[in-house]
Amino acid sequence: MSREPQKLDSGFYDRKDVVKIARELLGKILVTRRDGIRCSGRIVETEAYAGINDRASHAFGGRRTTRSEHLYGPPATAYVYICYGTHPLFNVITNKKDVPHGVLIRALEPIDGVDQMLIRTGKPIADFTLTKGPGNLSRALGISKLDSGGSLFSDEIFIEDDGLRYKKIQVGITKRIGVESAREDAELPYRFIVKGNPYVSARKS
DNA sequence: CGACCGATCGTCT
DNA sequence: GACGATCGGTCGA
Repeated sequence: MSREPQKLDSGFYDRKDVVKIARELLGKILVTRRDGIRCSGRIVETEAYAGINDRASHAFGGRRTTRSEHLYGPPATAYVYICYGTHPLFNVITNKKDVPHGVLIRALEPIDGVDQMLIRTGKPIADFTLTKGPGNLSRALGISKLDSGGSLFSDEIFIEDDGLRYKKIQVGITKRIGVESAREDAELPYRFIVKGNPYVSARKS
């Protein structure tokens, strides 16, 4: 089932179906290495943002601004933007340069570096809120807006595959969180979760 | 330059 | 389940 972790290569990111990639990112391991300390967690919740035709995307209608510039970057770029003034949200860019496809990482199950995550978040103990929700996981792993535009082939932030695969029955598919203003696109089944995982954000589907 | 809003979170009920 | 904090980004004037 499990093997030595390998960094995902360009063949994973440069595909056209961002919804499929969002599904396949479940079970992969997001890693940051900062100050010689490795922090990592298994991805258990994702959302796809499908480019200029997706009303929930920052790139809807071809909009391209200072904030969303890195959404248009080459595959395996990190796109990090600030939400509600304080929360960095981490996205994986896919497809090809100038095609603004991204996958928002919404929750992790911690693996390495929990002590460092506690320091970064200021939490006294490692409860499920440590890496539940996109803002929380960014803080725990030390991801900030400064990371936006960086490559996921770097040694600072990257994604690994250790061979773990979730079965179809373990995966839940729902509409996305917090995108009510996207009208009909708010109903798209673009959110993927590991059923029953305590780190998945508990929200109404 | 000012007004508005948000891919959230924590707290309170 | 509801609500307010909080501030960067965006857009209009």
